[in-house]
Amino acid sequence: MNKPLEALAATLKSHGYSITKSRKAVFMALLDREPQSIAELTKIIGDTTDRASIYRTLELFESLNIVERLPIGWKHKFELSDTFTKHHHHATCIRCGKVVPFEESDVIKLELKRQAETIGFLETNHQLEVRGICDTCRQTTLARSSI
Amino acid sequence: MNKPLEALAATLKSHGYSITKSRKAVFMALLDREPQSIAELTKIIGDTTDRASIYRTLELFESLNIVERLPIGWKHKFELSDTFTKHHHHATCIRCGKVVPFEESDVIKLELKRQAETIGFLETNHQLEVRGICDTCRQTTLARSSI
DNA sequence: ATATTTGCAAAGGCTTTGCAACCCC
DNA sequence: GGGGTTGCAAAGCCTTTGCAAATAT
Repeated sequence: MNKPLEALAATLKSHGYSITKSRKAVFMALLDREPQSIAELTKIIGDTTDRASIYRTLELFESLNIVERLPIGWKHKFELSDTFTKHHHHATCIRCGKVVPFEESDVIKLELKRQAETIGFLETNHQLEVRGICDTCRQTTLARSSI
Repeated sequence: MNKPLEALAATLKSHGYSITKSRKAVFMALLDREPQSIAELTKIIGDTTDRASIYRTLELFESLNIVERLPIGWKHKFELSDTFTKHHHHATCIRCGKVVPFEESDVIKLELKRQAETIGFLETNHQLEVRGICDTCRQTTLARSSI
């Protein structure tokens, strides 16, 4: 019926954890959405799920690699990990703060693995973060400078 | 006399900020050290600099790109940015938590720039984060599995 | 049936803020 | 001298924890 939920259930079960209402709620709140902060999650499911449970669930999900934590300033946002969403990275605009997801090329993937090996690391996972100026803001700048 | 401090002074001055005791203290506490948490910074310079000033200074330094923030769980650590330290990235061991700095290859640099362009971004900056298993832990695992 | 998980409420931390005093330019 | 900075202390958040009640297997 519900593919993603089944995948969640499988992951939880295989590690000996129960499938509960709270865990499904957090999962569904993250599915097919932008990365969410805890405050945002609380807004979405706070009436049925306690804040403490949200924290505990995210901690569990992070340890099971069900979610990724994206640090933004002092805050954190969470999104489903690559198992439930296509592997991707983020580009953040330093002007307007917009976050745009992008996929990496195979070249980068390979190079990173090789790079890790040079310092004795067996790479299991990586994250790229690009900061720059987005399309829209670049155009705004051009417009402004010609006034 | 003191090269790094002069560079700090130049950066601050060029943006119209004063060179103060607190700012120099935070800067010196970060110079040639591992990334530091706020708690650690407070231990180092807390007797002469108020916590609030440390926060305000780090916020300023981040906006001027003098420091980088490294998120670790719910916590953050800070280190001097590439202007004051060689450009580098971090590999974190998922077993023992060790953080090893590494440099990226030119291939990656170029590819990332190109990649950013495909989504309309003018890359100004980037960060790679590798997670994996370090040398030592790999050897430990081998030793264990042969017992 | 029972081990796990949740909700609640309180405690514990960390970060931010306002304002007078202080310091850099 | 005067505007930018700091220290202090309090407020405001966010996160964690213990424990009894509820829930999943």
